[in-house]
Amino acid sequence: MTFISYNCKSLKRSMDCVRSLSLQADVIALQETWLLPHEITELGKINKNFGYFGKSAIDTTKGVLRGRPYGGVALLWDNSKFNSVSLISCNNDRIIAIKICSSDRCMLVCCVYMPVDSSDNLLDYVNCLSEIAAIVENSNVESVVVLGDLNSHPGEPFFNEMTSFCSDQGWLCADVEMLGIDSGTYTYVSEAHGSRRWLDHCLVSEAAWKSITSAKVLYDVYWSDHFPLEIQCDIATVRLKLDSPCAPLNKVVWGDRDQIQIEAYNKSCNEMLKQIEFPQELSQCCDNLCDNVSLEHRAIIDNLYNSIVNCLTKAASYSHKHSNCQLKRKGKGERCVIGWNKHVREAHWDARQKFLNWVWYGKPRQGHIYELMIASRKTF
DNA sequence: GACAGTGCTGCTTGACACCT
DNA sequence: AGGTGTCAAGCAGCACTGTC
Repeated sequence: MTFISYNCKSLKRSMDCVRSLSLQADVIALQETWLLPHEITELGKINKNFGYFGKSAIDTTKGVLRGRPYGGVALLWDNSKFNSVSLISCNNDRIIAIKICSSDRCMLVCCVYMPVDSSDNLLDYVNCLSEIAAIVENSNVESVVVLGDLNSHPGEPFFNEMTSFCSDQGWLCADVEMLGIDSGTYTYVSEAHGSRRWLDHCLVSEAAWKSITSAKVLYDVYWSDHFPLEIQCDIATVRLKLDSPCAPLNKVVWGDRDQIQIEAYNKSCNEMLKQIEFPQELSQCCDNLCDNVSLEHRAIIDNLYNSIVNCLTKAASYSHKHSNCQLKRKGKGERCVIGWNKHVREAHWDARQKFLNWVWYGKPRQGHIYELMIASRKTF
């Protein structure tokens, strides 16, 4: 199976190029399509055998487009190669994801267009990585391939962020691993200065890494200032999909709850928690002078703890079924971000406010406002 | 003369590299 | 880190040309 990632810098201009790439690829990840929202259907004109999913980054509600168009990501796939393809919900304009299944083997494919390497964009960059992690966490798919223009050149800050993220997730940068960081590989050539940079990458989970067979840059494609990155993968080596009903899924989806859900949660908690009997052993032994430090008392405490956690988990899962927002937008301005737990959300909100405050004060390089912004960013 | 189509110019904007 | 330069696409405005 062949994956190709390509920053086409205007799909309209590069239509013929992408069409020729579709003859040798099974999945194509495009960045900087520069398509307006109503032009997404242009993706369907590339190859009639390919399905597509795209997003525009241009906000047409602000009136007539001024200046150069920008952003936009898309995924195209060969319909004949997959049994099923499902779209993954994501609210970030820089990320799209699909789950592709061939026989019983499934992979999650993400296409990303990360912000340019600048300190002002660090928050946005980390936010994108967090959203990718959230998508993966909630997808229940082991084999993950993230393709795109990550704007992360080896040795520069965002590359370090990217490798740190990979390390945290137990992922690998497939192209760097395959080609070697000192190989002189480049995927971008500046038209103004002729400088070369390695901005496009392919991140893979540990499970997907086992299936990667090769990586190369298609240097003979001259339709953009970027070159396509081609990744070969043997999907036959991907572990079979396990759909066991007993699989330990994280059924709790964190996010806002309406009053009905809160009441359902309260009721469930009350009913289940009152069925837990407080262990008699602990009633008679609840001081710090307990001399029974054997495994027996510890096991009792563990059981009590697990019982309580199970009750809360079940109540959270049950009450969420009353939700109207199953990973989709509930309404204007109201959204559920998958995997976005309340701790990260609060930290993000705080960091965002401190950042905007710092910008409002003219981006000072020292002082209280600056220190607050840095501290909140570290916390996030 | 009115209208439509075409081509050019200037402006705006985002992305990126280079220099200080 | 900040300023500056380069590049490219799309838009508006204008002038020019062709057709009726």
